[in-house]
Amino acid sequence: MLTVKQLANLAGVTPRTLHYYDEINLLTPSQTGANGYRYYQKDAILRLQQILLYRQMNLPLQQIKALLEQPDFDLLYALQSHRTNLQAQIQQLQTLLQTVDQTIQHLQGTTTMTPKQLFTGFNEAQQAEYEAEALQTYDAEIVKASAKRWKNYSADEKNNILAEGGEIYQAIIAAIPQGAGSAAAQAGVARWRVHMSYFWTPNPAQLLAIAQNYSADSRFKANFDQMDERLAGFMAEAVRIYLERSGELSA
Amino acid sequence: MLTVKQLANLAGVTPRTLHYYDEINLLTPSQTGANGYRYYQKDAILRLQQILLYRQMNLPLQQIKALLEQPDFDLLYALQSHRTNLQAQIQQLQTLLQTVDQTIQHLQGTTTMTPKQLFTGFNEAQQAEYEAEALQTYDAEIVKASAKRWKNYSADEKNNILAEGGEIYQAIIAAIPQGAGSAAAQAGVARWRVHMSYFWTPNPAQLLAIAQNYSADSRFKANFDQMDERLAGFMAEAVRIYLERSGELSA
DNA sequence: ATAAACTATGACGGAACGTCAATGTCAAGC
DNA sequence: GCTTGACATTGACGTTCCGTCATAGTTTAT
Repeated sequence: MLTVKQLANLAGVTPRTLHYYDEINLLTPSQTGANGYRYYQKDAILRLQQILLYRQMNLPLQQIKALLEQPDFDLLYALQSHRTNLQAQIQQLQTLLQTVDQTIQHLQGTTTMTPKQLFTGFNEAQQAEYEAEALQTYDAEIVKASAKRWKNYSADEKNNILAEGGEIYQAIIAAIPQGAGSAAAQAGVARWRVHMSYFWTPNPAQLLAIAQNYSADSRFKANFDQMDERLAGFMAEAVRIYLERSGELSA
Repeated sequence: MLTVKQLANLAGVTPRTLHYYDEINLLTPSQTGANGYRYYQKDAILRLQQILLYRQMNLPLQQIKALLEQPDFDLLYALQSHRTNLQAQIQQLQTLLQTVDQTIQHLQGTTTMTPKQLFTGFNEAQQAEYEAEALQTYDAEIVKASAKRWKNYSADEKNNILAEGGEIYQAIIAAIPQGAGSAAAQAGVARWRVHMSYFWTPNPAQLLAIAQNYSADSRFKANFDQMDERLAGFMAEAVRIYLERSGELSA
């Protein structure tokens, strides 16, 4: 028999939240006193637990309500799905943490070189090769311009860009379980596009071509497979969806 | 020279968002055409990236604005602070993941959850349940019993409890910026109380005494300062608020 | 030249509460 | 028995961060 404030304190929310949840019929009190007071018991507490769990995942309350009201609501399945989600989030944050660490160390000058030059579809050694081929496939002017830009970056700047690239790919890999059309994947693609725009081009058609090349070109593919063997194909699909949705793909 | 929609697509937001950011002077366009059109360039793109980074951390836009506008904005300090934040988030998510895993196993009937397992993690409603019972039933006998329990714990169990303690303190440290009265801090205190009850007591007066001792006793303080120099003082304040609010502090 | 697609500025709406305000209720102490 | 202070209720309005028209001007493409 908990009152609003008691439950609120214990759950780390405010009474207003419980009022609101009652108002929208998301969490109705176990009992209501003759005085109109709300009293909560174990069932309500457990339901609140579920609600907070889903709220943590940024689900709108209406969806949470719908979820919990499904007659065939499969708690086990929901939890497992939640689990996957959590793992992806953790992965993403850890990658981010690494990048932050690298940046800090870089600022402090304790390290001079980034060890991982893995994700270099565009590193210096390979740049020449790609240029020739890219000249055929893509617009000549842009290729030249971006090649020039790349050369003008300092070694530090290049390392930063490469590190950022790796981070983005990791984020995209983390989004694979959720599908190429998922918000996480699409957000990754958005970041990838900005990243590419630093030294390449934001042109939609070329971006799509690049993404599709990731699985077609064996040299790219080898690099990508090292990170995750599904990445190359996934990128192509995710970028396609991204450009479709933004209406930048005429056909 | 990007237009609103182009930048919006790049960053994965909508034009409306950029309109709004302009309106509140969070992100003003690099240039404005004679026709009133907003045009964005690299500087704006980078600033937007920063904004989105902080927004991901659920910072209100006004705070982000204040952050970015600080004339003595210390990038290194900001990154280190960001790093701490990330670690706390990861910790929290991992704890949550454990709880979810245990719940899944519990549902599958392969294990029975001990009270301890049940109440670890961010699952606040479960804590609520435990606390509700504890509030009803704690008295001198139970306090004694739980104090004795500590001796009966195996070395492993003790380690687990200690690890849990560290985790709780990290969560509380993460709540410092939000104030001792914030929901996050108070939730941390709630966890701390459960934690303390394992081997000490849930008695309010004694808990307050312990918390206040953290800053008074130099041995405690040394330990706490190692985690965060604000922790000791913050704990005392947060616990005081917690007990005041729950009405367990008569004066 | 006309349509399609983009831009602008209001203005309203909505989600999820925060925050008074006015009022009723309860438990405790004198 | 009465006061007091903390709690409860229900409005009602405020706030943040945009989504979503509406209306109107601008640019681009054919």
